[in-house]
Amino acid sequence: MANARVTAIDRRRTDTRDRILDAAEKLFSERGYDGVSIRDITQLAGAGLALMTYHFGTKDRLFECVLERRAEVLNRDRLAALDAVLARQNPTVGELLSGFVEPYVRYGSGPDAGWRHYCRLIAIVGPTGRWSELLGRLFDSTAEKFIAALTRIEPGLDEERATRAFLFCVGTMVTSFTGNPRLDRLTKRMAIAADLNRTFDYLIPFIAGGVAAIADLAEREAPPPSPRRRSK
Amino acid sequence: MANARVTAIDRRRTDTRDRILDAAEKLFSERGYDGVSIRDITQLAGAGLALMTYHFGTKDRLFECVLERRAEVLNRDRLAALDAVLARQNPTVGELLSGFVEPYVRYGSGPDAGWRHYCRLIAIVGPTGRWSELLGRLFDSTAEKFIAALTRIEPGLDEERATRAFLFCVGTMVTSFTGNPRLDRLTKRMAIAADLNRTFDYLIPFIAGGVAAIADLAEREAPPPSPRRRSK
DNA sequence: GTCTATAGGCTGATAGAC
DNA sequence: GTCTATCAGCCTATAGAC
Repeated sequence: MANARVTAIDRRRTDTRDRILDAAEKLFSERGYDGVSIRDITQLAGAGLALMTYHFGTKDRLFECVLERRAEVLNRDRLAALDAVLARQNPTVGELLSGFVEPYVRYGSGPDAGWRHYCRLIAIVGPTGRWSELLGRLFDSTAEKFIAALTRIEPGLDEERATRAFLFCVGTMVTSFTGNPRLDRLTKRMAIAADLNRTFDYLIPFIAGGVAAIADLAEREAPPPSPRRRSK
Repeated sequence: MANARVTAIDRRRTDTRDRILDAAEKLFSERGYDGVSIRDITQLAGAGLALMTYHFGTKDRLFECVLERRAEVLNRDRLAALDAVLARQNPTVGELLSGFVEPYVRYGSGPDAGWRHYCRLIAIVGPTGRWSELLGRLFDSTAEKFIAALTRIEPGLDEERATRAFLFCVGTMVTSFTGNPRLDRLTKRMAIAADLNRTFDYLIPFIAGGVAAIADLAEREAPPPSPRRRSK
């Protein structure tokens, strides 16, 4: 009996906490951090205003918890894809990048609205710079592994070039998934921005071609510090 | 005498109006629309709170005026570069894209702080979607001309593919110029995000290689009128 | 054109009852 | 855990003196 009650209380607590996270995730992804008030969030969550403070302390901390909640899952999927790619005989840059992008696209266009909001939130929050430290803490470790793999698969990329190329890829990826209505306008509705899977079919060739171009650039250059590469 | 006084008044008016625009441009580019109050702006501009209302009416309208102020100059430079590229014998995709990106980079990394703020503002404001209509009104006309030129220079690109490729390029461009500290972190300061000119040296090959990859993709496929590609 | 003063409402965060 | 009530301060926008 006592156990049953505790369980019920715990579940209720968890439910409310998650409902607040869900509401925050949705609203932050639509209007950004400063465009949403705690009142908006708790109201959408069907909870009293004070419950945000009770569960998260401050609005800042709530935002961090939203970003933290799904980061580990995203990293796990990406790293699993990385392992799978590296286990192949001759992995290509396109396969490697696809391993990084595909989980993001899959969650970002899948049936779970929370995940869709989360992926969009990451996309709009990165460029502001305000949460750079948080995003780095959550995603830099995985990014480093992909960058290291890039330098191994593509000999034309040293660490700086691989990092630059990787960040170009990430930038292209996130801006492609904000559901930009500009694509609809400029193609006169021949393409629909909301069709992320179709965008994915173009995104991978684009970023793979971009990375290859940077690798070729490096090979044509004279090796500035050490002559580890043949000229011409 | 009367003329001199009117001139003086006009100049003072213009000065204050421009000072408010400058302050708004700077603060909006740092914290986004909702992260800045009218008080912040007028205080930085050294003007009373009510002067924003007098000169611009509402905060929304002020924001629009900030974005409008330099758009025409940017479009003019880009279109001039487009004409120059198309006047050549065999213009390349890289030259065309460079004509679009170079003015943005030049202003965004030049000596004029206002222009640097403006370019950063464009970068952080696009992904939110909130100002999509305004941005479209300001920049879509120029974008359409570059997309049309892409389809002419690169026969592998039909209108949809050219538009998709172009928007990938724009996304890569803007995210590269938010001064992302992640580049500094991940390269252990081998690269500095603030060095936009150096980033430019990698950006052009990256996006040119990406566009070429999409063009090659198109050429390997069945021609446009025929069976539509499955969207996974 | 520019100012001060202020209206009317929303903000993040807290106190205390239950 | 959850609520209502409330704080002190900030918000956009306006009124009216100069």
